[in-house]
Amino acid sequence: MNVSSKPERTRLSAEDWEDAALRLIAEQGVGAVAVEALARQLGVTKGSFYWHFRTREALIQAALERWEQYGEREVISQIEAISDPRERLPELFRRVAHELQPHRVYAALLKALDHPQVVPVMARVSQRRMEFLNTAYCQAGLPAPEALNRARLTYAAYVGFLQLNFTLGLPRISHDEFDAYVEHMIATLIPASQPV
Amino acid sequence: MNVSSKPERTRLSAEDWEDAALRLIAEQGVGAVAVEALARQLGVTKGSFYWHFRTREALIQAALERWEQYGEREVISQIEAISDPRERLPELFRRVAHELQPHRVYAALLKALDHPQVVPVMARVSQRRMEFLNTAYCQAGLPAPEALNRARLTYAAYVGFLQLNFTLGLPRISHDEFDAYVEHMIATLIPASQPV
DNA sequence: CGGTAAACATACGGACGAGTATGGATCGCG
DNA sequence: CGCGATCCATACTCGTCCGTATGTTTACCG
Repeated sequence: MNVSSKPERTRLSAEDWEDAALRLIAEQGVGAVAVEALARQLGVTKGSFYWHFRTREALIQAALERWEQYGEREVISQIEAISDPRERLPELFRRVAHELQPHRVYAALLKALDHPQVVPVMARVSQRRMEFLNTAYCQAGLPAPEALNRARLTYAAYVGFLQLNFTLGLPRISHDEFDAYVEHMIATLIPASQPV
Repeated sequence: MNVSSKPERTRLSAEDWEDAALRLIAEQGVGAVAVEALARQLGVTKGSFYWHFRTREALIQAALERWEQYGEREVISQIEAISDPRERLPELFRRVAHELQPHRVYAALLKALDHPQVVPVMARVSQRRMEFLNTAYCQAGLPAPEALNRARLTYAAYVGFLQLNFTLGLPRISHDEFDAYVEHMIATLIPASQPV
């Protein structure tokens, strides 16, 4: 019945609560973050929780900010390490397409946007990512105004895909179909990346 | 304090409750649909509600199905009336871009996707719309597999745009910028629609 | 080993909202 | 008019979950 990966930690820290909250958010949404339920899941009671946090909102806030900090980061630096700027975007697409866990959390937060606390966090994260896409498109040779619109379009396609597939279970796609879809995206959204 | 547009209706029907629930969903999300709050908004009490509906879930279900029925419909038929199939997609984009109210409801339902009742409804609606896009792309001359992927990409871009703009308030776009964005979408996603 | 503070348990208060019970008002119709 | 069906009000129960109050254990340190 012990869901946690750390089997028998006798004492808990605030970070443990934040991680557990993040897992719960990713699996069941923000609304499922209840202190007593979380306490049971961690093998303690409410008394522990209210020692580490002043309120439930404080926990959610801390968990979201924790996610905001430790998200992305490695992907962006890896992509920026690619020497040829024209190769960065297709590589970014393929690499992002073959991950899973980070998208789960992001998708969970997308469908929890009716909760006021997640809106600013998601706004900041999405804004940064779109700016990264923007510069990448500029470096790929697109003129500035087009690059901005293309970045918006690309990120919107990403967000929408998460919603349609993860949350709605559409369009019930297979693995090969998904690869074909990614290549179609690359061919459509990235300028002059088609070999001859 | 009377939010309703129908000022003083002495007796209410089930449809009145469903419409009010839909408005509330569009403005504050599914979580805000509380029977006592709705009753106050309609100038009655709970006693009225539980005569028309067996439970709160029943109301939400009815409101969602009502929206599913009376949504789209006119747009699709108008687009299908255009004789030249190659002109349908750009016209669809521009026409959809200049509406507002239907997108509000759809966006509100998007950010209420953690609620299990809205998932199947949104899945059905999105599926139908993507199939419509698929045939439109086929009629525009795209080969079948590409048309399907392009339809997915297009609708994903639409869904993501709603999330980023309506819900997250990104990217804080002006009216002219928006028009430019729409034209950029048309030029990018629709084959051979660029003049010359 | 003794004591202090961090970490946790237990028990309670209170708000909020769904659903029920039952009586009262209002409409339609013979 | 009067009577049954429809529509609504009032008052209550019940479950859930946040937060508090206070007692208890465990770790750490001189």
